[in-house]
Amino acid sequence: VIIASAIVNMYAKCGNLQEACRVFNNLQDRDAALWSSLIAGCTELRQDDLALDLFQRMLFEGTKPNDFTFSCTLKACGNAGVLEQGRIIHDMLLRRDFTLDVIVGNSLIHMYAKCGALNEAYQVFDRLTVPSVISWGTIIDAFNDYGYGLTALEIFDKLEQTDLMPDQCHLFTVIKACGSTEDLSKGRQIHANASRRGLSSDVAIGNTLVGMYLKCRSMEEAQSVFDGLPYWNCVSWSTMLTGYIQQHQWAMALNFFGTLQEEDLKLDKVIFLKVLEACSNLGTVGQGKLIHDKIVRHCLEADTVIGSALLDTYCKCGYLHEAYQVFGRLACKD
RNA sequence: CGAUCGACGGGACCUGC
Repeated sequence: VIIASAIVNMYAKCGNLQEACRVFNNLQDRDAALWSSLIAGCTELRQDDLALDLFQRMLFEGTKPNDFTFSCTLKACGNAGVLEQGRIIHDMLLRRDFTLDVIVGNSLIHMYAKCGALNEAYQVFDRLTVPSVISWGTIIDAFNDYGYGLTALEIFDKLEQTDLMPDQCHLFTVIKACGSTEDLSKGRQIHANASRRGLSSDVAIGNTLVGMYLKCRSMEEAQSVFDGLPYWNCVSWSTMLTGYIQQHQWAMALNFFGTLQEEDLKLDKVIFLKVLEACSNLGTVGQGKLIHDKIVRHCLEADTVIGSALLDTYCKCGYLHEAYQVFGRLACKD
């Protein structure tokens, strides 16, 4: 059964749920780990209903769930958004033990958060005897995901007063929260701390910082972080473009795109969408032809999203003939 | 000696009607 459990896990991780189930069904004596393996596998592969069914079957067949089982089942509840089911499991846990395992506690927080029950999520967090960095990350993400950036930042402050060290996941969330709440001074402070720990040299963190400064309308700081990035990728560029557009600096956006397209860089869809948006707002095709050429060279003209944006731009600039031609070349008209 | 937690890890999603 130990071997079978590992095999079920392997099949599930490879995305082959059928084989996993086959191995599972061929076994007579199933222990909690085997059940957990399959439940976890189903959850991983977004078969949440199947995972929940398995959990019920497990109870029915008389195998006692352990912490692993509860953890994966709660994740399935969260993904499926079934709050009632999650509460039932919470009750089972309370009746079973006075103290909650941290990982099971984290799973509960996650489940409540995914179901939009932030108060209950926070209560579970608050009652954890020894919250881990992941507990903190889960609850901070929960509030931020639902638009409560301020609360997310307040909880982060509390985290900083503990002995735990915030990690990259916290940083992403909290930098974004500074952007959405336009809390520039908090953003600077987090930036400084991250730099001190050598975390801001990461491109992804750097891009997030650029976006934060842009949302706080501090062009200078955004530019300076951008200039200091170890290298630039498509997200870096589209972040800058988005910033110009948010501030209605359409000419600046086009100018920025101009510098990009001089070099023969691989650009992505978001960049094109953003630069086309700038063109539309300017109401002049100007370099529109150049952008169009770039799109063709990236084989994106027939792409539904890009093609629609392109024809929308032509329409807004009064080039109905070009718009019609683009329309005709769309691979799929939605 | 098998199974579980924040990771769609950073950018567009208030495009039109």
